[in-house]
Amino acid sequence: MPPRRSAHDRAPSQVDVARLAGVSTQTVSRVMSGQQNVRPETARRVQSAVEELGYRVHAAAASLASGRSRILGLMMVSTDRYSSAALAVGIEQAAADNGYTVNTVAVRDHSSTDAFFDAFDRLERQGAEGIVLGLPVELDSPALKVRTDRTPTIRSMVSSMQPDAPLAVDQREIARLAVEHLFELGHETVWYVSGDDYWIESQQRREAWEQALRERGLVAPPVIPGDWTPESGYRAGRTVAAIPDVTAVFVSSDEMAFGLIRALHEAGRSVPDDISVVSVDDIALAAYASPALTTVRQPFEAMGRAAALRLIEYIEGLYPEGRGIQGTVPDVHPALVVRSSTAPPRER
Amino acid sequence: MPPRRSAHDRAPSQVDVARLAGVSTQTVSRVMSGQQNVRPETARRVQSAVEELGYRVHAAAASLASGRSRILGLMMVSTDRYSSAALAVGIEQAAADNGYTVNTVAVRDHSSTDAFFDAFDRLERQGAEGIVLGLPVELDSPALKVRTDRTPTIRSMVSSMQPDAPLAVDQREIARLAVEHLFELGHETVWYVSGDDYWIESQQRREAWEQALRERGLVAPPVIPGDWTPESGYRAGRTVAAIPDVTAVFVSSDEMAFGLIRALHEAGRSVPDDISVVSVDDIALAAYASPALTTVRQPFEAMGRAAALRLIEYIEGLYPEGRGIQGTVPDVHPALVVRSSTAPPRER
DNA sequence: AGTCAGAATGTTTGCGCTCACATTACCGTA
DNA sequence: TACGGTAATGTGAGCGCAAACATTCTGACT
Repeated sequence: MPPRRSAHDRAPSQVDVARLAGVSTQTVSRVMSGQQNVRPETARRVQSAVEELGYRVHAAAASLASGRSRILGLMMVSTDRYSSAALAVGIEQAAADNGYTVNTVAVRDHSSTDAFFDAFDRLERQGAEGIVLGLPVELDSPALKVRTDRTPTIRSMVSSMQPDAPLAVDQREIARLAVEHLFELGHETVWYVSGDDYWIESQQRREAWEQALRERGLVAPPVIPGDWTPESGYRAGRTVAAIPDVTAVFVSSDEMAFGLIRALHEAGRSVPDDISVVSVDDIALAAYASPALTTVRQPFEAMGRAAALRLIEYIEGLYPEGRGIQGTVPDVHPALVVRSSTAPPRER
Repeated sequence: MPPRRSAHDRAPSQVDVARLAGVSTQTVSRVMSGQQNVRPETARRVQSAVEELGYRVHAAAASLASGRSRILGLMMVSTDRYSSAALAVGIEQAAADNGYTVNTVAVRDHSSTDAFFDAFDRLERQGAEGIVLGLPVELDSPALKVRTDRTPTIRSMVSSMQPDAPLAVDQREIARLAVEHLFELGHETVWYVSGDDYWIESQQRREAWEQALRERGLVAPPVIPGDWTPESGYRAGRTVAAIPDVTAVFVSSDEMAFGLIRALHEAGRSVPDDISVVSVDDIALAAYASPALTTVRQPFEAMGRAAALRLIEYIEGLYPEGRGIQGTVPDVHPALVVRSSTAPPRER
């Protein structure tokens, strides 16, 4: 067991370093923040004092003095979904590259506004200079507006900074890619298994799916409800299996597709011979489903990076001395990945 | 676009609240931290002033003044693996329940000590009072010891506070459960597809697997290397398929099992008729593999909660006024989940 | 040698809060 | 009515750092 470091023996401070290096604290501060106008020789002296003492800048003190926290807040639903994890990785990377820290709060019940605002307030207390919303939320509630007016917020393409910024992957494009692929194979219509409709992504895909059918003079069949989980996909699969004549299904996530295909197989329907399935995400396991999933890939990490970069860009813009961010906000687009879960409809 | 909140118009502070409520700042402080010895009537006045102004405690200032940050650091590998995400959720929840915040840093290259120490130092700068290591690392390097001596650290069952604390799931137990299940079905030996051997989990499972074979007087066949990814599982599957007489394989993650089974099927070997497969994790998709995976479940969320709770417990112990933590550190155990990827060996 | 611009460094102040201690209000009791 | 004790509130100081401003040093040019 290590020596219990009691609460009172303090870590070395700027003063200690300054004394040891024979300079003022201000010079230490300058060296630590990599400013110009320090003689190399002086900087070296300070550096070695820093190392000797194991000194580290006290972020809270720096934040208090400078008014800048360099903290990004990330609100997530408590979930282990692949997409959330990948998004978080991208955000973390972009933040780290620009000297920002990420504070994550998990919102357990995303349908509860109280839980949402609690989490938001926690991030504001921490001094978050910007917040990435990794969960579904209506951005135009008044209570939220109060908060986004003081803390810039970004969520997919909807942001409190630039409502029109074409940031995230266009969910309508995803649906179009999926549906069009199925029509090109010769299917006469396409059914849709939704995600959790709290999520705007799910809603937008549904709308785009409906519209694609409408454009072909078709009436959209009823939406089969899901909630992103494989279990809900399985239930949807049982529903689909009970409907005759279904030959093509657009499923709003790969994970649901696994469940759906399982249910279809159990009902004696073959994928893709009887029914073609296109899903969304292209998770690592999609290629190893049976059959391998045809799916619309979303570049989650790039999306996370883009969101964080756009946010940082905005934050830095608030400060005159902003020294520009590392990396440029990339264009992110979905892409259809054709594997084995789709095929032309069986001849009749 | 919201009004660009320029860097200078400050958020309301304790002073503003105090003035509005007609009390001293100290009283505001007491109300905000929920201390006793405040008349209910006074507390109410303060509360409404807080709400009127939209006041929030400035965490950095509080941290500076009190010497307590209530920040937990979390080091993760940049990955979207299910297990990491679930672990993080558990940690976040336990932290939030006890008034702690989680700062996450992703370490891109977990084999680089530099990257590791960079990340560690970033967390120390943030004032993390304890750190959860969600990645593989040797806890007995000297450079690490310097750091764990000042910041308590926890990683699975290895912690800088109590090296012997039986905290995490016993990886040997996992291997035993898996191997024993296969022997009980009548298999004569069991092959092993490893995870990334940087991870102690993978090493320990290998050791336990070897030992289980030894106890039966068997010589362990060569380890088939993997790295947790489905792709590596697929490669392992091709290797296995090329070896005659293999009837049972213990695979160190569900995700690899997906790849392995796919490769086996492509090679004309049936699972479970020709080869039984047991994996580890029980991810949400495990039940929807073809065949559904027999696997050893790890309660990741509970593990995360346990790690965070143990850490908080220790931290609070450092402070005389520690008021006890919410929730008790649970016992976490793996459990075998039998599905369809295992069966008795084919008669010969 | 003298001048001056700019680089290098130092000094002072205050960020918003909590701690330790000082003071006041209140209540029951002698 | 005075007294003591406790509950309720206030006061002053300082946490560690960076901003703003002040000062000193350096070297190029006249």
